[in-house]
Amino acid sequence: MLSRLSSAKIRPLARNLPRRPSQTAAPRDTSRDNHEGRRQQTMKHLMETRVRDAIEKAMASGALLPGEIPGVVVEEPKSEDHGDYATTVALAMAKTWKMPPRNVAGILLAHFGNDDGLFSRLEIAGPGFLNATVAPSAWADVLHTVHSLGSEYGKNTLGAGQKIMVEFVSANPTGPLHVGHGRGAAVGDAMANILRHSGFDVTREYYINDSGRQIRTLGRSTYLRLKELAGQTVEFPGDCYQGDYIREIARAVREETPGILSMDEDAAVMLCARRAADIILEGIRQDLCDFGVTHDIWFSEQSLYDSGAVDAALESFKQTGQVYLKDGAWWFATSALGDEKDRVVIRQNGLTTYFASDIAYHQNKYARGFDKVIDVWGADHHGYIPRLAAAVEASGIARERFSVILVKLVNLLRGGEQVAMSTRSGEFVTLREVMDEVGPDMARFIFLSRHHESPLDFDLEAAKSQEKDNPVFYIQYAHARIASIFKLAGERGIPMFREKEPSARLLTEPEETRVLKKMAQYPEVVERAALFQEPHRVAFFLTELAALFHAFYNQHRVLTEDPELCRARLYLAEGVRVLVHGGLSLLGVKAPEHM
RNA sequence: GCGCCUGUAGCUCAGAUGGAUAGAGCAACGGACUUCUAAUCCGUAGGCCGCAGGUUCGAGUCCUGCCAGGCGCGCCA
Repeated sequence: MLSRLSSAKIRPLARNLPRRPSQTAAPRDTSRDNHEGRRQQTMKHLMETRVRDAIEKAMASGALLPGEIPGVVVEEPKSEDHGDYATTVALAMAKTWKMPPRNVAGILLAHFGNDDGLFSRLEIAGPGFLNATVAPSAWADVLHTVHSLGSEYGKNTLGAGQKIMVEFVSANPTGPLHVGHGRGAAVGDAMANILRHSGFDVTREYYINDSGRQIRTLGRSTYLRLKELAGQTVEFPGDCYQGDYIREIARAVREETPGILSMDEDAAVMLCARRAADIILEGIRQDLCDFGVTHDIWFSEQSLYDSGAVDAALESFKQTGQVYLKDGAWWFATSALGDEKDRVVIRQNGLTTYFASDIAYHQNKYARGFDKVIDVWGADHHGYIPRLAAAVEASGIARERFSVILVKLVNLLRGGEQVAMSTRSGEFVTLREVMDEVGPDMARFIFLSRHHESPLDFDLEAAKSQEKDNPVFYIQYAHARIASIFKLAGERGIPMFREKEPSARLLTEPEETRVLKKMAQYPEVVERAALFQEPHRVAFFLTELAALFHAFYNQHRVLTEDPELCRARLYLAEGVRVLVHGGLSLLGVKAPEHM
């Protein structure tokens, strides 16, 4: 049914927001370094800088062959035994510098600046890694940053103020939203939040397919149900919408317009279509609202016909010859721009195709000043991407400015049994029902805790049976626990931490350091989620942060006798709370004070 | 047939630019609450990363071929 919500990706488009950061990482990094203060300097960047400095010094002293400074790779080793950061530059450059990797690493180590004692341990390991362990007390700076920035912590400047539109859901107004739309809604909304956090000026838009055959079918379905209500026996065709909601709409139309059946049939069907679409759209709007999704703009497809935009677009392409007449139909020459074949825009019968209005629609988007446009589609529409990308390019818009997030459809199960899903047949589980059963938070988190391109089995029974034991509550519980600590601290009159808590340097227990290290990763997680268009990264980060906090909580007391340590730990707890709250809000999930 | 996506622990899924001993949750088993919320924690067990080649000092990750599943291939949306 839904055209847009259904989804796939294609090679050229993957360039929109590159999957490989290498394409943007280098320029991004340097530009950032030039904007002191606009970005949040992370521990990882400090490490990168020092490695680079070591290379420069080694080259200057003649220990290394002089030449271009290579891109420095700093990674976070999986095992704590390998320190907090490791660089593989010695391995990568061994050939260029004509020296065994371990020797290169040794030279880097000898030139590594650590006068301030930022690193408590530096060593060469394995085939030529240079491992560095940050002094536990140095992590306190991360916490100061979190506190001074508050909910701003984690923001980045990737977008640099560019206007970006995320068009998502865009379900046809022919029936209620189902779970598949829910996934698209959750992904699109979270993506929009993450992009806003990454410096984009974001607009959420819903494209209403209120034109075309399906709307006429909707009108006809409603009209036939109206006849039924009037006691007439009608044959209800299989290609009409079977769902019970059509009957309800028919009743509403009969109340509003009692004489409708005595009207001219064409006019009556048209009226039915318009009313049915309005009623359904209002329901969709309400469902989305309860799901926590609000679109800034609801854009009507019909308006593109009414304003002449579709005709104008086609006409201009006829002028250039990119739209041409063949076999009685008008074709768009998309194959010249990467599509498999040319596509029809005006059929033999004179009616335009969906593609025709989509061309005008996308021209309209850019004409409104958007630098970038992201469409969120269901994966079954992936074959549609090349032709639309071709149309965008033919319209004089750089291909990188258009991208599509494909969301795999949801495989809905109930107790292991697959639930059939088809709007036309009327057999489907609505988003509304899912929200009623498991709650919007649970539903959103399930949608967002997997890569959007991996298939999703959503078992309603399993979700409910996990009532008390699931990742959403796990994260929310961490938030509630912290809130509870502060409530008790307030009741006991325990003095709160100061603006920049000096005793944060007391947080040197392994469990505390692990929490701080995780907090330090947050800005990069948000940035990567934006860069790769992968909101699930935030969900996984939050689970990890919550786990580390729970582990800390079980091992150490926050409200302890030592007043300095107590303040430091409150300071830590509040930092975690800020991140959990902020991260959950990116995902559109509530962060409760108590559970 | 062609194209795209997916294939990692019994189940659901992560896995960063190609890095060191592949991770988490659920399920299973064994422990931890007179102490800030046990919706938690600690531990044990669980793996030819679909298969086979290739590139590389190094491959779950890149290349090629194959297998399995999903989706697409319309003058539908």
